Amino acid sequence: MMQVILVCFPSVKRSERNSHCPVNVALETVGDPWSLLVIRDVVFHGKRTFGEFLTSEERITTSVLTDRLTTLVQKAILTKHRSSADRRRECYSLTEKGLALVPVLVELANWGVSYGPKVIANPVWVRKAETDRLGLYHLICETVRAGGAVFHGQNSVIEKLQSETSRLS
Amino acid sequence: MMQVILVCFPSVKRSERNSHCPVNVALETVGDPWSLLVIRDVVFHGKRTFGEFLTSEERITTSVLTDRLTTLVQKAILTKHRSSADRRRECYSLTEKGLALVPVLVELANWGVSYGPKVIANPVWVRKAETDRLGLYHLICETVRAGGAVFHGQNSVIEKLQSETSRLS
DNA sequence: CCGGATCCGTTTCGATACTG
DNA sequence: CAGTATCGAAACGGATCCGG
Repeated sequence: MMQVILVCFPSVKRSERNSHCPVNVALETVGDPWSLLVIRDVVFHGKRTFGEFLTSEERITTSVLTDRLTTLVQKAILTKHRSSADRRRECYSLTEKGLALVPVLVELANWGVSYGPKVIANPVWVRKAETDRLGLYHLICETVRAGGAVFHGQNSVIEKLQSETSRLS
Repeated sequence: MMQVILVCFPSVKRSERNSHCPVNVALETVGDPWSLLVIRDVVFHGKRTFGEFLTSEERITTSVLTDRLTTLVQKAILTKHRSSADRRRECYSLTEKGLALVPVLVELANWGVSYGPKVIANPVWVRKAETDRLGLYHLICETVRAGGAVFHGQNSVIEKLQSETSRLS
């Protein structure tokens, strides 16, 4: 099993830098594209259930999705519980540890905005990212905690940003 | 209706995965762990050559490394050229497009600092990340452009941060 | 229906040996 | 040093089936 250690601080001897090394770690979780996709779906699109994740256009298959969901739960990025609204549904949400990945997602999105092909950038997003990066992280975390998402649902991040801008002008 | 989809990973074969998605993209490049690893090696450890990438502890194999290097060059994240110092060596460096991924790496590192196992965080790094996130991005980009890296080489980012702190106190 | 589990052909990976 | 070539092992994609 591969692991990805993002940063190894020089104070650690080379021989000690391995999987459980006392250094700063990152990507063993997020380096997997499918895992990141699930997290994106939660944060940006407000998806929560197995079925919703399946509908994403990247067409993750059931077997892979099952695998990634259990892994993410094991790693304490997600928690699993029954939906309070509909008892038939399983519901996945981000833990605080998972939410802490929001800055990573935001920076990926910003990179995509700059270098993606034929980009349609969202002006309020871009403005906010330029003028108040940390505020953007914070706003997203708050929104997701409250059950919302960046693009989806009542009181989405984009809506909040728009009303914020119109108030200012 | 405008939307920003962070990760674009159509269910086409890996070899055919590219950005034909009519949306804003990010991770088709970076979602691959090995690619990110190469970029990490350049930014954090100042590695530049095939042989140097091979020595990383994640033990990428020659076949995969070859594949990822050519892909990254194709995607204009890296450029390939002969070393001016040693004509026998091939040398890979980041383009501006590649350098623009520095914020992503930094956020991954910060996440690692918070949630990695038994972390030994580097104080100057953490301090700078907390007080001047954008300055940190910028410092790293400047250093890498000048041929340096975060942890390696003359005038590394960590050294600069240390001297900056000692000047202030 | 929803949330998976199982099976199977194909693709990719990992390890190692080899070459210009 | 910078890659190819090869081959078995693992992961993935697609489809179908199952239990509540």
